[in-house]
Amino acid sequence: MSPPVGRKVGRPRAQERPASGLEPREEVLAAAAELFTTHGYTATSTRAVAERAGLRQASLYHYFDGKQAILAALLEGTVRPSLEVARELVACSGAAAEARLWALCHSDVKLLCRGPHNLGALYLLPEVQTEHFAVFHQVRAELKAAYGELLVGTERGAALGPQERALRTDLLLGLTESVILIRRADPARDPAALAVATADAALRIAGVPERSLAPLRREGQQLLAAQR
Amino acid sequence: MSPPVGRKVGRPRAQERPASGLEPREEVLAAAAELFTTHGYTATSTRAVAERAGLRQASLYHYFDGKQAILAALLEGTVRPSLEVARELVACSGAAAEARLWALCHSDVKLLCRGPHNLGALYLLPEVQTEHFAVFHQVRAELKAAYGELLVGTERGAALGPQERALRTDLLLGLTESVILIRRADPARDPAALAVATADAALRIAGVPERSLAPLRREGQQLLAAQR
DNA sequence: ATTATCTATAGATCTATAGATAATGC
DNA sequence: ATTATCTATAGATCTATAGATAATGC
Repeated sequence: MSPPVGRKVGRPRAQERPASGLEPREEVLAAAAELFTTHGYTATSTRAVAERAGLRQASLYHYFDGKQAILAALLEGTVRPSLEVARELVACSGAAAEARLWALCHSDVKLLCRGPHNLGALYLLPEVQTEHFAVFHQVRAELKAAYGELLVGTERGAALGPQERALRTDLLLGLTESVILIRRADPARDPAALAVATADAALRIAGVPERSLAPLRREGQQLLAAQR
Repeated sequence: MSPPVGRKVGRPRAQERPASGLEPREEVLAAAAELFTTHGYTATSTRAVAERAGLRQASLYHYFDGKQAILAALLEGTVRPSLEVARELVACSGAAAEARLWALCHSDVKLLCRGPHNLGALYLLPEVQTEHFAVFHQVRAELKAAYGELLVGTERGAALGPQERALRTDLLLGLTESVILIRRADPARDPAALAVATADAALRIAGVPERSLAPLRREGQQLLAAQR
């Protein structure tokens, strides 16, 4: 049993804990998510994050090893749930690969649109290319591999040469992640419609003929419903 | 006639001018392009930009109104050439809309891969959503409109309802711009192959059937060759 | 004793402006 | 006179660490 939210151990805070119901660590992540996406990573001071999370700047270091560690945690959070879905879909060999690809793409778009902030935009921060973010890159690489495997399972994908297949895989993941750019330009966009349209587009890129699309979409939707 | 590169008017520099052959303003932009993409916008000091361009920090302000103005110039540089190509292709009503769409997408990918730095990554900087970058957004909106017009000219695109059409347009531009993400993850990627693959994928998203692809690609390549 | 927090601070920046200066051009 | 540059600086930060402190738990 984890203790109830209002633990009292430790020195009391200077300001009262915010009533969000989140654990302090989560509160810090939520604050950082907002500030990093709206003002930028470097432009956001640790003091600003702390203030929004209701504690003092130095107290952040009780939960994270530093500013980069906060960013790393946010990034891993965007990609880990995607990988979990992907693994289930790859394993789900009863269904058509096309339907599973549709489901994966749809799920990833929904996940990238989840939450009030466009966390995917953080992928492009220069610091992310650093060793410090190796775990994020590893998880994302496995996600990409899942796209590749589903593509190979596909009727048209099976016939592609290795070069062409790698290119197509990159385009599939790229298309999915381009919701980051779309959401940036138009934050009010309806995620549900976007997810369907993007997943349809993914199948078109994979070479699925137009007339097969509707049934595959239906099968993909069933897969997602079954997973939940 | 513009004067030769080595103009001598004004106080001499403390350090000698770099031998890049660029005008000072261009030298500043090149320095900023490198530093903004590799270290980040906020993390790059005006002093660092100036140093790399071979002048003192305060002298930047002779060429630009501030750091944001440097960023604005870089962004406009990434999108203005795209719009020029797009306008020509939209006007080029003799050719099939599908082929023109192929050509536009191909050209944009090439432009986004041009130069040693991934300038497209700057699109996602939070400061870009500011009023200060209105010109950039305007140009990009016109570019998007061009994608939309070409899509409507397409056999399948003509039949789409307005909602569906807007969505499809966003996906086309999103797919194209996703080379920013692909290039980030794999900077060594061959731009020529990527451009062809992306343009093909764009036509698939537009609903072009697989067997029409090869001839349209050929026609698109001819259009590009004619423009140059 | 353990924990979550606090206060204080070292040492290092950063941007934009004011105003001087050393060339060329007329 | 005009221009491109320079030097100097005001005023405002920022991150991470050291070490103290005020609770609970045993």
